[in-house]
Amino acid sequence: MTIVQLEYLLAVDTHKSFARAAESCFVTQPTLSMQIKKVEKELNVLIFDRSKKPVLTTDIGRQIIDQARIALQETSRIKELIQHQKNEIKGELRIGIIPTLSPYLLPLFITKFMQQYPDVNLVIEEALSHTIIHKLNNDLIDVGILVTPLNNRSIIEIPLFYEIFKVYFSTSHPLNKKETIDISELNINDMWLLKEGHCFRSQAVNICGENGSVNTNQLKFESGSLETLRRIVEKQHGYTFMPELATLDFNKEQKKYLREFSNPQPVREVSLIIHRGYMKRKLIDLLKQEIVSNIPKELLNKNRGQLVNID
Amino acid sequence: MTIVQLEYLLAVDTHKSFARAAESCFVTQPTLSMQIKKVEKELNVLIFDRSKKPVLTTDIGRQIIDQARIALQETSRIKELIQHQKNEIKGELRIGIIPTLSPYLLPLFITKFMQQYPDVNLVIEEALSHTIIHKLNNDLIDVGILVTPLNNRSIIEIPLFYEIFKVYFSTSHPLNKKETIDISELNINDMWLLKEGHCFRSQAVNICGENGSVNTNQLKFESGSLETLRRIVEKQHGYTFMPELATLDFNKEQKKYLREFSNPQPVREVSLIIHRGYMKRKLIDLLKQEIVSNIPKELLNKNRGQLVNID
DNA sequence: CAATTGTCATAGCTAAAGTTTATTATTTTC
DNA sequence: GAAAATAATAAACTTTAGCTATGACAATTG
Repeated sequence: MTIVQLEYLLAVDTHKSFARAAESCFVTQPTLSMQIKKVEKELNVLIFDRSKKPVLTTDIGRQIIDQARIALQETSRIKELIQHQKNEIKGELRIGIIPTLSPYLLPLFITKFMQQYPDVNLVIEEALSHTIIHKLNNDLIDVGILVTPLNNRSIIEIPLFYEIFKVYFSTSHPLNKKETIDISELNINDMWLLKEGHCFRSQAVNICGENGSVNTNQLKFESGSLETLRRIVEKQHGYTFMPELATLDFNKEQKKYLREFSNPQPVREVSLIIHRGYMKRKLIDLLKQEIVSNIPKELLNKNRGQLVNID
Repeated sequence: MTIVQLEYLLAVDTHKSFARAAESCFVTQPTLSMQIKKVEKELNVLIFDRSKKPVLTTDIGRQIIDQARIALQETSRIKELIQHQKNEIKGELRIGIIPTLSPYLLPLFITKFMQQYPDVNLVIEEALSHTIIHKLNNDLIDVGILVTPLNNRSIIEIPLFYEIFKVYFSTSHPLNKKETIDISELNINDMWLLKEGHCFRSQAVNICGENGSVNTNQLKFESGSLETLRRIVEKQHGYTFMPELATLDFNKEQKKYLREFSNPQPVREVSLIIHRGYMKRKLIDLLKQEIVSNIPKELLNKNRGQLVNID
């Protein structure tokens, strides 16, 4: 006996016709007929008298349907329960998020979150990691979204996902011809980097390691936005790193610039962070859940690549 | 959301362990884990906190499980309802049944019927068709089980199933060598028959038609029981008809004597009969249902062979 | 009274869901 | 710190819900 089967019973009862009942359940008539016959067989009773037109319930069928209605009512109360408790979640949630995540991660979950918890007011601010940590310690924000591990005793890290580093080459660059890129082929001096202070920058530097420690660049420009770097690479020469989430909605043209590292690919760990001793833990759990269930699920695999150090 | 999933939730809650819960539900642990994860995804909430050992319910999980318990309670009341009403069916049911059905058909449903309706007292008597009809007309029995059609205006026939005629040959008989038998190959004079008055006898005669109208038999013996005929065929010479139900639990040895007719096979229609204007129709319906659901289902197919006349 | 229409049942097929075994990642325990 | 216990994951397998097409039957209509 299944919930769906009980729903079919009610439908036939209300519509006095198998065909119309099926329609109202958005299935075909044979499907509904079979399922009803299955309940009847399982319970070993006739629920409908098909010889009467329009179909009538048998004596016991009447009782069964009435009880089924009650059972379904109680079942649906489970969902109401959840909706109700979601509406009870209210208050303000102040989030700090780093610029290399903000434009790509927020759109993935923010609308859904606000629908789920209409009485929660979000205050989101974009800031660099050290600012976020500072504000967290002074209770100026409730939670941070940034790259870990931080090795900070006063902060609790709640890992969310693992994001792969990719490389974005100008078409003129020789490495653009290759399918996958090896880390040893990169030279930090050919790269366009974010300004000092971005963890994405330090990680880029760490990935390249010692390759090309002598700066021979004619032009030195360090941007505050990945989008700027991407456009520079497209129009000019050189390359830059791209975090995976930034590449999700790349069009065909943009994918021509994009290359992956050979295995193991470098990844960064993205976490929620809260201050040790922070109280409103429940809302944070819901935030985590909402983020995790709205990003591509391959990002959840902790072992998809090699974690890159931050400093 | 399914009933089974809700049961899994309750199981984990009571056993505080996925593995033990699975065992109690007679499924494997991954099965249960996945189903629970599915509910959680559908409802978009975490029900269990797996980080705690032993597993604990979350806040909302607690509420969900309590509500699920109520819902399942109401669902199971459907079955109780049926059991209850079956116990309310009481009274006496007097059944007349012909000897060529009685020993084979009754064992198939009688025990189950008595379990299902413990307060119904059955009075069963074996009698020939004409006796059954007579007793029905004089309200000495409530229902008859015999072979139809009867063409009797005072009687309502409720068809139950369609039983194939088979042939039982002594091993010495030349037709025993053949895979299937053609009706034209039979001679009524070689056959062992039941006594006059059995509808099975008239049907046997009708099947054979005109074949061998001159009786040349040295011995003339007509029995009141198919079992007697069967033993005679086994030990002596000749052949006799066997109704399908009589052959169901034949052993390997006995099947060597058994042959089927070539298509279309002759069949007899077995029905419940009641007197027109009979009142206790409900109990009859239940009897029909019980018989129909306890015989091999191929017997329900009306078009499995050629109906044989009775007189 | 034959033809049409409306109704539910049946059969064969496909796609999805449920289950299993085998394996892995983690945590607990001694 | 090794062994045991626990739950998650993966891949193969089985079952089932649902679909289309068709059939049987009854009521209605021309």
